[in-house]
Amino acid sequence: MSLATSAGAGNSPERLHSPRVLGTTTADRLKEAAIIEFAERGFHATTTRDIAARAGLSPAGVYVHFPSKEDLLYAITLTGHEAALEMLQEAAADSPTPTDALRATVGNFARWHAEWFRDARVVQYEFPHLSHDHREHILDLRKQINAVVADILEAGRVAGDFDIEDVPATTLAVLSMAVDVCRWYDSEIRRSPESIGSSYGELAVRLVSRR
Amino acid sequence: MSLATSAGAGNSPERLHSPRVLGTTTADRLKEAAIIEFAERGFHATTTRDIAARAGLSPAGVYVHFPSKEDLLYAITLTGHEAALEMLQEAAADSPTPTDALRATVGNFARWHAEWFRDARVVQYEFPHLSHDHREHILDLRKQINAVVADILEAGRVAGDFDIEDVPATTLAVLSMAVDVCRWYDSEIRRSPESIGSSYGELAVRLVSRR
DNA sequence: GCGCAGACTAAGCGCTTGCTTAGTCTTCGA
DNA sequence: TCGAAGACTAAGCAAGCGCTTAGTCTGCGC
Repeated sequence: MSLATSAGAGNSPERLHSPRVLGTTTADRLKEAAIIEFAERGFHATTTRDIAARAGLSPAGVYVHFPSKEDLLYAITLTGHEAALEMLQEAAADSPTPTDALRATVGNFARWHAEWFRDARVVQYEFPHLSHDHREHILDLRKQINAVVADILEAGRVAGDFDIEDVPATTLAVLSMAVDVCRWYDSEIRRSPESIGSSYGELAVRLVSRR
Repeated sequence: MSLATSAGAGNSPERLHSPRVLGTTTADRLKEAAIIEFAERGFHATTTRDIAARAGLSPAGVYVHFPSKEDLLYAITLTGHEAALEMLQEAAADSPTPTDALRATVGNFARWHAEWFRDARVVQYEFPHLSHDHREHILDLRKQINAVVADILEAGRVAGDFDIEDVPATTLAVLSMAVDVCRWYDSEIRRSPESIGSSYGELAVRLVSRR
C-alpha cells in the first residue's frame, strides 16, 4: 500500500490526498467550516449563518468568496472527488499486478473515507443537492472513480487471477464497503484509518480471488 | 433463500417485508408521500407542502394525522427498521447453518434495500435528523440489526466454517455492501432485486468462508 | 333526523433563510 | 502618502417554512 508522499500544499504527510487545502485563506476557512457543518447536519439543514459563524465571519461574508451556498457545496464536492480520483489512479498505477492494484485502491479508498470522514460524507451524500449542471459534472467524476476499480477487476478476471461473474456489480459491492466507512466512522472509533484501509484491501482481494 | 410468504397486510407476496402499509387510510397515504419526497430530496429540503400536495391534501392536513414533520419521519424510520429487523431475524431462524444464515440474511437485506429503495434511503440516511429521544430509539434497533449478523458470523467462526479476524469489523463491511444498495438502486436499474439479493448473499459467504 | 366527532380547509402567524445593499476598513501598489 | 480594490460588516428584504386557528363538511350512531 502506498502512502501519499506528494500530496498538495499544506497536507499532513501521513494522511492521504487531502480533499481540501488546510486553510489559511478566508475561502479555505469557509470551505472547512462548511464541511464540518454539512457533514453534521446535511446541506439543507445548515444555514449560511452557521457556516459564517464557524469561520468567524458575519453571514454576508460567505458571499464575498462564494456566489451562493450551492457554489460552496460544489467547490467542496468537486475538490473531494478530484482528490479521491487522483489517489485511486496513483494507487492503481503503482501496483504491478491486478491483485496489488485492488488491494491498494480499495485499501486507500477506505482509509481516505476514514481519515477525511467529514469531507467524505459531504462528497458522498450531499452532492445530489447540487444544481443540475454541477451535479452532472460530479457524476462524470464518479464514473471515472468507478472505472478505476472496474478496470482492475476486469484485468484480474482476464488474467485469471480473479473469479468474478459480473464486473460492474462486483465493482459496486467493493466500492460500497469503502464508501460506507465515512457513514459509520468518527473520531471516537478506536481503529486507525490505516488499519481500516489495510483490512478493507484484504477483504476486497479475498472477495474476488480465484480459489 | 427464503421469500417472504407471511408478510404484513397489504403486502405484495413477491416482495420482502414491507416497511409500510400500502395505504388506503390518509395517514398511510401521507407516509407514502413523505417517503417519496424524503427519499428524493432529504428530510430538510422537503416541505410539509410537498408532502401534503403529493398526498392530495392541503398543507394543514398533515397535522391532522401527525403532530409534527419530525413525528412523520419517526413513524417512517421506526416502521422501516422494525420491518428490516424482523426480516433478518426470520431469515436467520430459518437457516440450519451459519453459512445458510449468512447467505439468507445478507441476501434478503440487499434485496430489501433494492425493492424498497426509497423507504430504505429514508431509513438509512435521514434518521440522524430525528429529535434526540427518537434517534436513540432508532439507534437501539440498529444495534439489534447489527447483532443478528454479528451473531451469525461469530457462530460460523466458532464452528470453524468462517475465517474471520475481526467479527464486528466484518459485520460492518458486510452490512455496508447491502445498505449501500439503496443509494445506487433505482427503478431504471436493469437488475432485479432478487438477483441483487442472490449475488450479495454469495458475496458475503465468499468473503468469510474458510478457504 | 339530529348531533357529535373527526377529517379537512383557507387563511394567517411568527420566525427563519439565502441573499443584497450600502457602507467602512484594510492592504497594496504607485 | 494617496487612491483604489478587495475584504468585510450591519442592516434589511422578500420569500418561504412549520405550524396554528377558526371554521366547514362528512359520516356515523342514536
